[in-house]
Order: sequence, then C-alpha cells, then structure tokens
Amino acid sequence: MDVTSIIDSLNPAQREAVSSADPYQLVLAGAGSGKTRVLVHRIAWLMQVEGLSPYQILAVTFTNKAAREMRERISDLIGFAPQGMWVGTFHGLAHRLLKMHWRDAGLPEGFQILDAEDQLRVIKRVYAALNMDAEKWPPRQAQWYINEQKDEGLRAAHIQQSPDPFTVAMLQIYHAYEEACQRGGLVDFGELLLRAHELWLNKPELLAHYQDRFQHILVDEFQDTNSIQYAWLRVLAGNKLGMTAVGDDDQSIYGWRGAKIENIQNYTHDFEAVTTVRLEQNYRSTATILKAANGVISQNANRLGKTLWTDGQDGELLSLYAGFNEQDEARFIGERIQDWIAKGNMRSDVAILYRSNAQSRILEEALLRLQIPYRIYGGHRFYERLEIKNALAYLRLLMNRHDDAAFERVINTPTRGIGDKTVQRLRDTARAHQQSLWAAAETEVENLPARASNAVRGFLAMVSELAEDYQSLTLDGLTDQVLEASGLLEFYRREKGERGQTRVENLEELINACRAYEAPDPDSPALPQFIDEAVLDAGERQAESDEDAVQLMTLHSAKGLEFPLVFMAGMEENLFPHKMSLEESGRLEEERRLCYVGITRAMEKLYLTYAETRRLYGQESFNRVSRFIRDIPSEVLQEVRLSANVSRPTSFVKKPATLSDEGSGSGFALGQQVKHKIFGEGVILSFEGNGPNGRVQVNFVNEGTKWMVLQYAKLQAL
DNA sequence: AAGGCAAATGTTTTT
DNA sequence: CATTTGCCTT
Repeated sequence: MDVTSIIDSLNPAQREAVSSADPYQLVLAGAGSGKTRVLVHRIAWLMQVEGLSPYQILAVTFTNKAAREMRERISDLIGFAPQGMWVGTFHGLAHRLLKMHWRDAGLPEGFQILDAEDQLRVIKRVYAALNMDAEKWPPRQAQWYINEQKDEGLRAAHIQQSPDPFTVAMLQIYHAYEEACQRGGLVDFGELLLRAHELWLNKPELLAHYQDRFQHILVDEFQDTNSIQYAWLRVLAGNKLGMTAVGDDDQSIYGWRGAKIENIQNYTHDFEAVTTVRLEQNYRSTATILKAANGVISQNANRLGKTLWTDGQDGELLSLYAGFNEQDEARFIGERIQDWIAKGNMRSDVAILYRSNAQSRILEEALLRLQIPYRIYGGHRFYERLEIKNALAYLRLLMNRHDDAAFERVINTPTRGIGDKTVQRLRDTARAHQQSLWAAAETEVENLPARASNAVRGFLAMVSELAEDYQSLTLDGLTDQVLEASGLLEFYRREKGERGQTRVENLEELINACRAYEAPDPDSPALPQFIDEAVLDAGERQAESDEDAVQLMTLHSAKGLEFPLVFMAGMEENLFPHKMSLEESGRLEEERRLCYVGITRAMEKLYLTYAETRRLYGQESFNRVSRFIRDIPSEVLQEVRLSANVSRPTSFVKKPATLSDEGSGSGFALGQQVKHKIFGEGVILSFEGNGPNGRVQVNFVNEGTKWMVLQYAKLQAL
C-alpha cells in the first residue's frame, strides 16, 4: 500500500485530517487552506488504507460544480474513476433516493421536480382555488414562507396555528399547496429533502439498509447546511457511520436562506467524541491580504476561532480608492485593469466583486468604454430561461402526455390560435372528468368552435407525431425535431431584436447539451434522466467559458473562487454592509463574513473602492466608507489618489447622449470589418445606445443585416 | 395576440 | 433611474 502518495504532499494539519482514525471529525477549513484537497485525499485514504470500497462512501456537496470537481479530483488522485461511490448535492442524492424508493416515499413513479418558477405557478393556482387575496399576501411571500418552513423540516401540519392573520393565510396556502403537489406528483426543492428525511424516519428497514451500506459520510461546506439537511445526515449517520464534516464558520453567508451556522456546534455535541482539526495555513493569498482578512473577521463574536497564515510573501498593500461618484469608481477599476493587461496579464485573472447586482451596470459600462471584455456570473440560470423551459416542456409532454404543467406551458407557445378561453374550457372539462388536460383536449376538440378546434387538433397531432419519434431518435435528434416541428425555433428566430437571437443561440446550446449528455443509467431512456438533471442543474457548463474576460460577480457567487487581482467595489455603508442587514446583529455579522469571503478571494492584489456620491434607484446618496474598511489594519492599507486635480467634478459631468456620440466606447467604428462566431464576416453599419445594451447593426457577407447586442455578440475586429 | 402604458419595485441565490 | 409586471386597448 503506497500511502505516501496520499499524505506526502500535505501539511501536518491536513495530514491529521486525512488520516484520522476517529469516527467523527470536524475539519475547520479556512479560506484557501486546501479544503477540497483534504476531502479528496481523505476519500483516497478511506479506500486505500482503511479498505473501504467506493460503494461504502457517501460524499455530499452543495453545488453540482463542487460534486463534479470532487469526482474529477478523486479520479486524478487514485488513477481511476471510483465506481459506485455516491457523490452529489443534497438535492441530487435525495432525488436519487426518492427515484429508487418512490413507493416508500409515497410518490408516483414519475414525479416531477418543480423549480422556483414552477413552484410559484402552483402557488398562484392555489391562490385562485382558495380565492386568496394576492394583493394582501403576495404569492412570492407565500413561496418564501413555504420554503422557509421546509428548510426547517416543517410541514403545514407541524406548524402551530396562530391568531395572527399572516400565519393563518400562509398556513392555509401551505396546506392547499401540499395537497396540490401531492395530487400532481410535484416535488419542490425543499420537498426533496423533506421526503428523503421522512424516508429514513418512516422506513427503518430502508434506513438500516443504507446504514449498512455506507461506512463513511463526507460533507462539504458544512456551514451551509440547513436544518433539514443536517437532520437527514444525523439520522443516516446514527451512531453507526463515520463522518467527516468540512466547513468554515467564517464563510457562512447563506443564513438568510436557512443555512444554520449552529449546525457546526450541534455536530460536535450530537455525535460522540468529535475531533476538530483546524486548517489555517493559506495557500492562496499574500500575507498582507490575510492580515486584512483576519482583521475584519476578528470583529465577529462567537467564532470557533481560526487565524489564517501563510509562509509566503507579504506582497503588495491593499489599495483603497475613493471615487468621486460611481462612474469614477468604475473608471478607476477599468483603468487599473488596463494597466494589468498592459503588463501582459490575463483578463480572466481579474474579478470585480460587488454586494448587489444593481452595481454591475456602471461597471459594465466602464469596461465597455475601455474595450475590456468581461463576463458576468449569475443572473438567470441556463435551464431557467424561458425558451429552454418551453423546449423542456415539449419534451416532458412527449414523455408523459398527462403532464398538465407542461401542457399548459406549450399549448399556445408559440402562439397557434389557442386562446385563454379555449384553455379555460379544457381546464374545466379536465376538472369535471378528473382527467388530464391532454385527455380533456382529445375529447373536447370535437365540441370547440371550428377555429379553436382546428388549432387544438393540430397541436394534438403534432405532439403525437413527435411522440412516435421518441423511442427511435437520439436525445439531441429528438430535441432538434421538437424545436423544428413545434415551431419554437422559428418563433424565436422571428422575434425581433437581439433577444430572439440569444434565445435561438440558447436553444442551439440546448441541443449541444443533449448531444453531450451521458445518462447515469445507460440502460433506461435518456430523456427522463436528462430532464430531472436539468432541473437540479444550474447549468454551470457555460461558466467554463474559455474566453479571456474579466469576471464580474456578487460577493456571494465568488465564494470558492480565487483570482490574482480582485476589486471589491461599493465599499460603503448602506451598500455593504447593506442597510437591510443593519437591524439584526446576526445579519451584520453575516455581512462581515461576506467581506471576509471577498478579501480572501484575492491572491496577489486587492483593491477596495467606494464612491463618495452614488446614484442608486434614481436617488443620490452620500455614504460613508464601509465600517469594514476600518477593521482592516492600517499598515496593510494604502489610499490611492489619482492626479487629484483631474479627478474632480468637471470631468464627470454626464454628457448627454447625442446621436453622433453613439457607438463611442463600443470598441468598433462604423464601416469596420468584424467577425462573428456563427455569422462570419461583416461590416458595421450603425450603432444604437451604449453600455451593456448597446447594439450594433452588422451587414454579414452571407447572412445579411442583423442587429446584435455587443455584450453577447462577441464580435471580433478584423 | 400583440403592443402600449402605468404602476410597482429594486440584497444576497443553490437546489 | 430603469427594468419588470400587470392591465388595458387595438
């Protein structure tokens, strides 16, 4: 047994964590301390030294990306892909269990997963059925309430009735929502976890089976677990299985979403003799950056306690820049990035982090003006985009003609003359006969007015025809067929503006995803597996884009990433810490952890910037510099002032956008030769607007004239 | 069914 | 301020 390859490259603390013989372990892993490395090596150790088979190991992560990375790194380390190991997200694993044991879980075999949008739709339907006042209790609030309860492991029946009208209304909705989901075989994200937990409680023999099977559980990002996730783990582990929990209380930033930082402490009490290992040596940042990070986080009370250190260089001081306003701040950042690139560095090594998405626009505009390519993280996820969801709804309908949600979604998408009245009639018929909308449509089609009747008949025939291809075609072939036959692709092709073009590109990307898809179970049809995975997948595939672009993202989405050069923008009171979080002290501490997360993303150089005046939501505000800045030891912080006389008001008077002005800053000139990935070569004919929504009209040699958004078009100057 | 208009609304986000 | 949503009109 060659143990050396597993522990040789590790530091003492990592080694202790990896080779521990104790059944329960807590690894407090500071930012950049080799957390994933420890998890991966621990798994290798369990297999190669303690003799566990992959089959006996369960590894839980928070995101699909993390799960994927862990799998890859295990394979790299041990030299082959471990077969039979369960590595996945809480939701993914719960889904897997429920799929296998649907009967025991009280679900129909083909239950559907609801994403946030689907869930809201169901809630709105419940409102209609209950005659609930959507003005008084916004459906979003009900959705929030339901999810909050589910995160805590509470069903409607568990919640105490209370006299206050809010609770009364919410409970009524929650009850009706549960019924609607049960009737329709619908499972939301929280429900996956709740059912998986109940599966353990209600089916002891099943629990026993898995406790027998798994010998060790590894949990990543333990500080992000919510109550129901922890409960699920706790029951499964019983006092039988070993467990390695890895997390960092200082990086807990999802409390507002139900994450319970207390789970870390609970773990040490709920299990016997939990040994704690601290990983404090940081391999990412300079000593200077770590000093700043430690300074900030030390202001929080009740920490489990960790101090990051490095044996590396001090590196450069942090720079603080006070912009005159947000434009100036953005310009400063852009210029520093230009300097960076001029020195031969990669744009993709630069990240601009901010507290809230609203800040991104000004930054984008500045980058656009300076012709610096950038990429924004976050926003709408791939599989949540309208066109993608519509395409998936067609596919779902092919799998199951009685999927009402899918039916409703596509019956008149693209529009084919089936209006609200007709659909309402189908709903009524379906309800009266206790049947699906599809079944109702099949019978009711004869009784409809001629025009609607023809339209419905056409729709039914189209879907039936497609369904015949379902078995014979490959996944991408089928999707391609669906997009063509349904008219969906054509519909978006015709949609004017660049919006349609992006949608068409996304649909093409969907076909690519289908082509590349490898079903976990090759023996059963790929489509259902693909659909389920899509709902549970944020679609980070696009994130791994290879273009060299500056990365813009919120502080939240930066967690887990690292960049040589980092900018934290908007370091102002009310913005960061956000004013919404000032009331409760717990919230403020979470903001501080967010700041700590931000600082520790930086490897070499960190800029902190703020604006003395900021225009936000149409209001001019004068915010003081963030209190977090004052928590940074002054000896590591240097204030930057650029040629002060130039940087004052006059140069920032907003120029009114005149027609001739347009196009400036786009990086392109009228008549310029450009190249597009899909459309080939062309010439720029005109501009419209600027900023992220700035558009260019391009006359392509082969494709004719098109308008496109600069941000998406990725035009290349020739 | 599409387009126009007023009103609401604006932390953070994975699954 | 700017974007999204719902509602109304054609």
